[in-house]
Amino acid sequence: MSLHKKDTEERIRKAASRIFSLRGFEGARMQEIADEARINKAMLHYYFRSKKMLFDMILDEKITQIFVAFSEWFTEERSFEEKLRAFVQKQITIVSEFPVLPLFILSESRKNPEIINQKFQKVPIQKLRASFHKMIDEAYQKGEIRKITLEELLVNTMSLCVYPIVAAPILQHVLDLDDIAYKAIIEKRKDTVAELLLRDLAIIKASDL
Amino acid sequence: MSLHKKDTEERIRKAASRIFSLRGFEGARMQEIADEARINKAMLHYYFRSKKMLFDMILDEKITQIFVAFSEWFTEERSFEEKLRAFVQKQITIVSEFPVLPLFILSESRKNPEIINQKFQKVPIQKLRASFHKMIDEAYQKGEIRKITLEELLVNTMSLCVYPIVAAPILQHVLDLDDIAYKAIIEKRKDTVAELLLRDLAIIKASDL
DNA sequence: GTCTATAGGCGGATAGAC
DNA sequence: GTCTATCCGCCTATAGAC
Repeated sequence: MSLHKKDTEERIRKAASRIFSLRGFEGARMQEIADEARINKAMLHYYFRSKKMLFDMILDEKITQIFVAFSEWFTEERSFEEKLRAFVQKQITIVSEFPVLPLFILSESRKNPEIINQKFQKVPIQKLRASFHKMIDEAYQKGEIRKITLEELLVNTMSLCVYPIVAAPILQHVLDLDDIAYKAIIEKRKDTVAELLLRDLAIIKASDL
Repeated sequence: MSLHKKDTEERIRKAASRIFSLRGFEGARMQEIADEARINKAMLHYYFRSKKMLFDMILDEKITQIFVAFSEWFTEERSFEEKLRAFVQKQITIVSEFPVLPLFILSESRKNPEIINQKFQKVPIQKLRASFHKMIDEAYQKGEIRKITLEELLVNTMSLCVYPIVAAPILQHVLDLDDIAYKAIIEKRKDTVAELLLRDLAIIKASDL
């Protein structure tokens, strides 16, 4: 019954991903994961020894997904503007397709910051940062952008891409918009966010508007 | 001993705010809050009936603070630039003190979308939105800013203020910064975020840099 | 492999003395 | 108002029958 087992394992994976995303580690109940996977609680412990092991497995999956998206930003051979536009578009698309992903990582990492050190060990962050630095430096040398720190550019970019999607429920309520109207706003941001950033970087002059 | 009681209450408030923002609702332990407030667990239940009531109290406080900041933004009789700068500063300060607030509301609202209506019931959102519209219109008429929609300005502002704080654990790790260094970045953003927005709104010309 | 039953511990909440 | 001691329910984890 190896095929059956694989199927069960896959169902557990899906269920755990959804419940952990929804409730976080503390809030998730093994019972609920079991229900969602249409098995009983004991079976969870049979497949994955403990709650933490199950959780770690899901977490690894999610982190890998995030950094696969990141690794492509800094390397391509195009103008700074093109690369930034492409990244913004891609980032908003990915996060839109699975909005619980950032929320999941964020709430967990806040409760237990050690988790980040452990889990991000495989990710070549130093290398990515070096590529990022190089890209900014070169664009500055070429006169494509003003001087800006890596920290500022990264934080601004991620904020403008991720937050509107993660915070959709609140923003929608405050702005009194239905799902369709808000989705249209997000769609528009695939262009406007890059333009805002580029304007800040003095590529597009404010007076051009 | 009413004075003593007030003091104890204040200590609990402070402790709860700190522990909840550190660990989240599920992760927080009444014992730890008690320790932090230098009382015992039973006293917590004497002052605030239950964990949820204590948490809700803190939450309501913070939500009120945030919306007070909003109403100040739209109503005071100062230049658009001054008001925006003041708002950004206040917003970043408030969220820094209780980073769990956005995260909690967001993850809670996925389990139960009604929670947003409940928590925001007291807030006069229509009125605030009207004031916001009026402020943007007037600033535009005066030539202080370019044409921009309420939605775009609000979403950008909140993203740039809130996300860097909510996502601190990840951003810190990716940028390889310790707590102090990251705190310095957040502190600096109290000015730079407003400037980025103003630059986008064409008050500060890109060429001025 | 799948189930039921239950151990074991943690943590929120309360009783009751002072 | 403040403390200690304790209750009790919930949840992870395991034992053991089938």
